[in-house]
Amino acid sequence: MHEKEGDQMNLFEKILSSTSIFKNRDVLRHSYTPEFLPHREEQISQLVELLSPLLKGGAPSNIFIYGKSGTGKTATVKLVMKNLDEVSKKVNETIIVHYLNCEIIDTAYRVLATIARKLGKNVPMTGWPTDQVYEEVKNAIESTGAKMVIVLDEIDKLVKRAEEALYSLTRMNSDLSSPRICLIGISNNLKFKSFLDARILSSLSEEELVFPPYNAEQLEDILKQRAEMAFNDGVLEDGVIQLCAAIAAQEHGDARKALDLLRVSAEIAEREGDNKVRIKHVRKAVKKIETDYMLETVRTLPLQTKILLYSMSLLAESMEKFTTGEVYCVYKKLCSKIGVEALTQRRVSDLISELDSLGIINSVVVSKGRYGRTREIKVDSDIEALKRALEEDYRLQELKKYEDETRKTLKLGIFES
DNA sequence: CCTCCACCGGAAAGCCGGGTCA
DNA sequence: TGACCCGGCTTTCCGGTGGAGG
Repeated sequence: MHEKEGDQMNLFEKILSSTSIFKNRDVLRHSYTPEFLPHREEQISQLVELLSPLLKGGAPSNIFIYGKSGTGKTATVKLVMKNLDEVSKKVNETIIVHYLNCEIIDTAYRVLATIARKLGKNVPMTGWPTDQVYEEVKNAIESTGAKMVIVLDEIDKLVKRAEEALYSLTRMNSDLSSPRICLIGISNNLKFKSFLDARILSSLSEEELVFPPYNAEQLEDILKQRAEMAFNDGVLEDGVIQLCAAIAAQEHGDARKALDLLRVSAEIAEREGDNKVRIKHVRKAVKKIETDYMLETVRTLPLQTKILLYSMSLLAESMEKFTTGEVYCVYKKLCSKIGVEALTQRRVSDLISELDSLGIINSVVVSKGRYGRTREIKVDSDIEALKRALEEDYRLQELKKYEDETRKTLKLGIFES
């Protein structure tokens, strides 16, 4: 019953010897910030330039950074901040750098509280009036005489939930005896500026920095740099990096996607026991990432949309493409089977558009002359995987029973028309 | 060239849960 | 605490439309 020690060793040895592809997997993750960022020299030097008053006794303007996801905004800022932090220790200016992600820290209270804590103040997680925390921060800055750089990553998330946090931060400087705070806002959504109060906006975007998307060659450089650290020599087949770069460039020059693609490709190769990452693994990775994304999206869909999607997957089994009317017909039947109030066709029409923009289905408005104008819908995801994901929802379990029945009536319906 | 199908998609109003303010 | 407001979701209403068939 008790295994010999040797047997267990062998089990682990197998795992050890099979990981010959990766040297360091972590450098391919988004959380990793490299020491050198290819093709961001321009942005880095601009940012350094804008922040330079800090070291010369002045206060820099607030900075607003905009760029699509995966264009290196966060990485650049983190890198510059690290350098700033190091250099501030050499000169006799106390510069406190505070980075916070507004997606996680999303209320005025929490924003101010983390700042206060950074300054060594003891502010409870909850309980104080927000004004009091604000005073605490103000006093702390005043008394330490420190300068502070506050990086607000994903700042667009704050607008919705805690605009007053932004307001209090932007007015902090005028409340102090001398300006000491520099705000750096990062956003990948330029539209968010239109929701912003004009006073905050003008204060926040005194200086603006734009991060353009990477093109294929630039992505290639980034991948090469990381691949060198991530993989053992010679494990990448020729063209693997180029392919990853090209695919990511087609999207919108998203370096994060490119890195994901490379990592997943290598993971697939590893799992297949291949000692090289090949083109075919990249192809598989594309599929896998696509399907994973699809499944994740599907799981979080609201019930009505799930039923709708289920109707579509049933239709997709017997016909390649179908119309809004057909889907609505099936959908209504399914709703009555599980005792759910069906939505109107108008609403369903909007839901179909939403599913289309999520990339789960493909719909085009076409005119069939005499036979009307409608959407032609295709399901271009893996239908089996899609159905399985939908059936995970206990509220859709019932539908499995009616699956065959529905298919039959569905066929009859088609013959009739 | 006109008709007319089977929807599309804009506008507006209703409903509902949650938050705010006096 | 109740009046009020807000934003997301949904319904109601309805004018609009590309093109096969007459």
